[in-house]
Amino acid sequence: MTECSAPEFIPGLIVICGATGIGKSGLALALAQTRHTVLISADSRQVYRDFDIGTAKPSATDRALVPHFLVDYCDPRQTLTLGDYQQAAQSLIAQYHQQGITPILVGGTGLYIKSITQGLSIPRVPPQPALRSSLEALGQFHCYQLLQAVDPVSTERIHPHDAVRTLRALEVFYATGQPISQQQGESPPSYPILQIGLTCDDREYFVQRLRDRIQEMWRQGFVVEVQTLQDKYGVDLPLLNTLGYAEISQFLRGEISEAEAQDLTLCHTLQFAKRQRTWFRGVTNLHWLPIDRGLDLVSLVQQKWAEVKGAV
RNA sequence: GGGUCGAUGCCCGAGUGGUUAAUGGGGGCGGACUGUAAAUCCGCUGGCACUGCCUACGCUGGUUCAAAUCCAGCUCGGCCCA
Repeated sequence: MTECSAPEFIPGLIVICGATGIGKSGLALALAQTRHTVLISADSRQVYRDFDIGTAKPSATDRALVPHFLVDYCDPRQTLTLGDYQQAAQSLIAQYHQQGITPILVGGTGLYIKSITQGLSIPRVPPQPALRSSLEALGQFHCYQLLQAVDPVSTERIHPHDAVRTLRALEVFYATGQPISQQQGESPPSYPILQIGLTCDDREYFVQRLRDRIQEMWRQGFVVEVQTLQDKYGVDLPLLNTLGYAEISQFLRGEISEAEAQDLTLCHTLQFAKRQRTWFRGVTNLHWLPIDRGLDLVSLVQQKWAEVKGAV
């Protein structure tokens, strides 16, 4: 059957997601090469410049092969909000759709992906440091009561101990005069979407992969990278709390040994991978592909994409 | 060889006669997620034939109505004296 020439007229979006270190970038790169398309990153750390080794940023070579977007997109001193990310990614997608190209969205930041695939309506309220610190001073208990009075709908969704979300909800309320719960919503895009999630059933294999990856990062000069970041941006840069960077900062402060820093990084990375798995597990219409069974993933994704297009 | 302190659940670590399957942490498992999400937050975590029973605080005995908690001996570990 060779009626697969027509479907390419319908551009859509292929999403590659999964836990950290599972091989998303590799698959996405190969897929982009065979499909002659581009990659849009959905990674909350690779967007920042100078965070290279620890975020496993794609190499210059890879980036010469296929255009990568939203990598090195932002200065580490600035804050890229979810809204900013969504806007940038959506306009890139629209731009390629005009050319009849289906871009590939690749990354492990579930919320970033959701903001695109579900078309989240995000209250356009940037962080208000002054407001936050005065609210924070009241204490979580009091803040939650405030929110309860002002936006009971949000209060039903937010746990009383969840200071982060309580503060955000209050912030949005005070900035706009409207409850955050009334401003949130979803309007999924009309173009076809294929979301692929990578899994690994062999836990031992996955752990070993991560262990090797961390060691390789250290070999590549991860410690020097962190030291350089500290010198350039100061030790208080919030982004230095990132996985791997935080542990090396502790090592540089002399609080833990090299081996401890690596072990801790592995441990925290595994915990993060678990949270990612939990997130992606809950995503509907996600097709899982195992990385540890010697399958030809590129072909499988191509096949799935043909099915998705056919169904539209 | 003598003295002394210690041995608690996967790990660390409270508990020093009775509401104790045993406070806290960590780890593990599960879940949530519209903030800078690699963040933040929640639940579970001895076994089973699970409104009950069994096994648990180094081992073996003992005291007691009742012990992880008191006593004796043993095993192992830390420190001190030889």
